[in-house]
Amino acid sequence: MPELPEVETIRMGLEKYLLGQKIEDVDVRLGKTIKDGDVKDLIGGKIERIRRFGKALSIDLSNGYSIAIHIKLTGQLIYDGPGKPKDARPSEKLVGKSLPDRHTHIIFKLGKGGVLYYRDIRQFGWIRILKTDKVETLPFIHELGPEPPAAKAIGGQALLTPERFKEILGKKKTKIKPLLMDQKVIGGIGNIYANDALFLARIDPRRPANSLSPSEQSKLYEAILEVLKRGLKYGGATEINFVNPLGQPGGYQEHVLVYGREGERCKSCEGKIKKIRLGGRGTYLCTKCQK
DNA sequence: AAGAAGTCCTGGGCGC
DNA sequence: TGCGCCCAGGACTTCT
Repeated sequence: MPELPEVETIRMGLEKYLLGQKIEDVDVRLGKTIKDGDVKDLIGGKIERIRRFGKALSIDLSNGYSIAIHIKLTGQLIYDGPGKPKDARPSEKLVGKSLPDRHTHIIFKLGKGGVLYYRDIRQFGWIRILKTDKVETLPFIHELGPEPPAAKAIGGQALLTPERFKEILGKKKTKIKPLLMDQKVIGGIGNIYANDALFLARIDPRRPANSLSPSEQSKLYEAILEVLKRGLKYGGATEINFVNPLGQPGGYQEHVLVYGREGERCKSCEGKIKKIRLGGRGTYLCTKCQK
């Protein structure tokens, strides 16, 4: 799902195409998408900076306002306009035949005919308009835990050190996998990378967090960094409909270690990947490799 | 108070 | 072919 590597892929894309562009108009087609603020405050503002806080983004404007965005499961930000490579073909399957379509909820109209579309099939995502100096007071961002240093920390967020990671794990009795995905504890990890990191570290996702030995804690820390970096290298994972700002999918789904591989062969032994439910979420593991 | 479970929402896959 | 049913999940809300 859209996690740190996917959202960072979007951030880098937006940075490439949107910096310096002016917002001339905003077309709100599904009002509930804008959870806070007034899109009128964006008009005339020039895009100066794109920050990421865990899985959330902030597009900061020259007029003191920002657009905070959380795409949740199915949100997409798709750019069309000046600077877009001529040979860039958006995936018809993932973003529809032509934009805007019925899933396009917000349209940001930029100068020189540029457009940024916000699409969200399941409508879980949100957009908030607020003063730039208030972005970090949003509950999701304010309460966000430190994030693993797998990408450039563009939001100025706290980074997760190995020492801090061990301290967190030692204090929590909860199962390790749901803990990794708790944004208030660690920022940026979701279901795909939690599953893959635990496989890489050979740790059973059902283990209580405080039962990990110091060497398992270290292995898990390194495994988290490794899978997040792989995700970034492949431009994110497209499980449902993730796309970058050019409307193209990522590639990590071709390289997943266990996520979504129920019944398939384990990548390090002859066993098969099992699927269980943990914290209401699909959880994949090799019971021979992960102890 | 920590930890677990229910909630939102839609499209895709399935069985008949 | 088409209908009804169930499942997927990030983070918030509600429960035990």
